[in-house]
Amino acid sequence: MEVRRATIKDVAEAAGVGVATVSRVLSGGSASPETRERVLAVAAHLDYRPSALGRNLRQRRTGGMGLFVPDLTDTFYGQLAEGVLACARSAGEPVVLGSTGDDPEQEAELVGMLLEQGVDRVIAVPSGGAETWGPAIKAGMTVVFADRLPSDPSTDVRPPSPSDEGSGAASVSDLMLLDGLPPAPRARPLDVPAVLADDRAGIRTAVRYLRGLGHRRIAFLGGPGHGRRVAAFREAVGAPVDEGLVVFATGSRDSAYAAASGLFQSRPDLTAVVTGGNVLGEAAVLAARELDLRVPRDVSLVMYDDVPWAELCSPPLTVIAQPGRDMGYRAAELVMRAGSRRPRSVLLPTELIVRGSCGPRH
Amino acid sequence: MEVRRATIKDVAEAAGVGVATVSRVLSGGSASPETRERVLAVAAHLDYRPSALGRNLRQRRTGGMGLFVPDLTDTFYGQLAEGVLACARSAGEPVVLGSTGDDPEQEAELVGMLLEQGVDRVIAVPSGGAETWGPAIKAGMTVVFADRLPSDPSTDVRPPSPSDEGSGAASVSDLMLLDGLPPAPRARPLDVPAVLADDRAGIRTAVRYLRGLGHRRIAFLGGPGHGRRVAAFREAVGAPVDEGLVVFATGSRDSAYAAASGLFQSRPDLTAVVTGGNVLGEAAVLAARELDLRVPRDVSLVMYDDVPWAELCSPPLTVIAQPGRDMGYRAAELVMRAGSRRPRSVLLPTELIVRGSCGPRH
DNA sequence: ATGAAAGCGCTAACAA
DNA sequence: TTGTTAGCGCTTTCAT
Repeated sequence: MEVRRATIKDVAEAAGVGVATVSRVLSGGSASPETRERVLAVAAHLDYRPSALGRNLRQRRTGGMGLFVPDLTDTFYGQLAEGVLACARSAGEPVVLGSTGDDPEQEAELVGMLLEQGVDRVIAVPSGGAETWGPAIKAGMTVVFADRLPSDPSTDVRPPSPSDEGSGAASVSDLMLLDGLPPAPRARPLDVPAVLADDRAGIRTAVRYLRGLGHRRIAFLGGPGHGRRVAAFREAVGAPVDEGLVVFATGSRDSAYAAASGLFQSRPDLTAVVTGGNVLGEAAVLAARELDLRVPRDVSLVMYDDVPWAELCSPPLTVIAQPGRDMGYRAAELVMRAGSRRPRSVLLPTELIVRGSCGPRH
Repeated sequence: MEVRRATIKDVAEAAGVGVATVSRVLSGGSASPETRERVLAVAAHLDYRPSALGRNLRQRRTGGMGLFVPDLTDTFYGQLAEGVLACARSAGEPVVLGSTGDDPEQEAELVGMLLEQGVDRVIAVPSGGAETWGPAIKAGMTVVFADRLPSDPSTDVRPPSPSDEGSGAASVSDLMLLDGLPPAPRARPLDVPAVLADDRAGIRTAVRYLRGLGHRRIAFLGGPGHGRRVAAFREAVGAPVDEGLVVFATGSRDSAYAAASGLFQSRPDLTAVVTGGNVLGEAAVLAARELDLRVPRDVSLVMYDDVPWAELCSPPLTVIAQPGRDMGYRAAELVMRAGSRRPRSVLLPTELIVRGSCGPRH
């Protein structure tokens, strides 16, 4: 029983006015009180809902926004998405979701899909770099990065400049840690606003905490997009960095487990590890258990991201909490406001939540 | 630097053909090989991408599908969403995401939003009942339910008929457990295909397993949408059901914790509990720890949903696993195929994964 | 204050 | 095989 929806024309006819008048009334334009009332009444009676299709075509853009995350089974991205959705809902805007699997190619395809759909705003936890996002921006998209910046392979391993210390907000070029490099031979970094957690402070606090517990051989276990975190780690532990203690996995849980297990086995001398994300934290707990390493007696553990199950572990995990939901909400605000005002990036605070997974060095 | 995208007209002019020809070529219609080639070349050269806006308006429907879940921070729904996205991506279709918070009102609003957007297909983990979904269907939407069926208050507590025993697929009316009731005085149940896990078998297996361990006072801790699961539980334990052992929480983590804690305190005689979802499992672990109940020594625990962190618990949690990702994928298939063929519902198998959270009764 | 009319980019019917 | 044309539902000048 396919029911044709009422169109603006139907309303106009039923109300005895022109379509333009209906359009005006419904979008708050000027109209005589009595006309307005009649139109409103008729519209309500016919259960009229303006079609976004017509409006979008006319305005040559779809409302709403895209949201790209690497993996929705990672609780942190679930939190982020909830934040975006909450903000979008309060504005009545649809959100088109894409899961990139940390794969720049899939991400690029998804960007193409948005373009095709006329969705010109997107919040992304980026997997690709300038080769994806440059074209998107040139095509007129408003993009806001969340949680991380496009990984620039050459910066992932570069130490940060001391200049962005303590800034409450940071431009992308600050955040990309490019300062001090001759900018000439490189492409200009993308000028895209971003909503990030203060990884630097979070990692620094964690490392200092572990140091205070007597730990000297502290490892970092990272994954895709943890470039800024590992940079912060290097800075926090100070040169010379023991490179055998810095290990990376790809995005999958298997890879995370392999990396964690490999780390524990290759460096039995380590006494503490900081993980760049919750999936890696999970892997570290599992690998430690498998290798009969006691937490925190044999190895202390700090995990980036607070997730509900961190408290369930035995012992409960000490974590660097970042406000995932807030980050999503703020990012959605930014992407919606863009245009009216050039948005600045946002740096949100992190917090070290001490539970039971760290102990004094033995 | 706003760049106007090339339109079909641009391509037509540049290729020296009519717009219809371009449209035909691009949608695989008939055209002479040489024309086709020329059009394709020009289109590629102009970086032409057909605008979904124009097509949608013309066809009076938007492509893609909606996806409604209660809460993306619940890992199970993250898995489900990943499945939907995987299927949609392989078809190049956009997915509009909505998080309902288990609130029928929000859900109804989201349905309205989809309608407005011209999205006429939706996969939903439903929160509301016929009052939401009836109108949606009457408006011409294709809807597929996933994970659960609209809760019918009067059926939530009703025992199932024995007739759907072992069926590999089930119609919604079977699944709504309405059989044996006089259908006359009630509204006809929604005739909507669904992708569900075989809760009944899963719960039955779990209860039998606990029984085998000697447990007699087994509790059920449920949440929104766990109507079929509690029905299965009642059936599995058999009459008379000790109603003090059947407890429900609302969707929030706080409520889940309160319910779990309340259950343990009001019924210290229970020796095992089955939870209807992973958030409730989490709450049960936390509440048990808080009350100094040892798992599995003092209380055995079986959680519905397998999630990565189930293995991290001490002891690792025995779970009823359901294939979240597959469920999402199948649901997306169903909603996309609908129209060509009347889709049947799908019942996917569950599996009891025995880890360490159950022990013999003490 | 209001209506008529021109499209937005596309597809589908109809002609040629 | 191809081109012409008529809209899809809406917003937005431009007259009135």
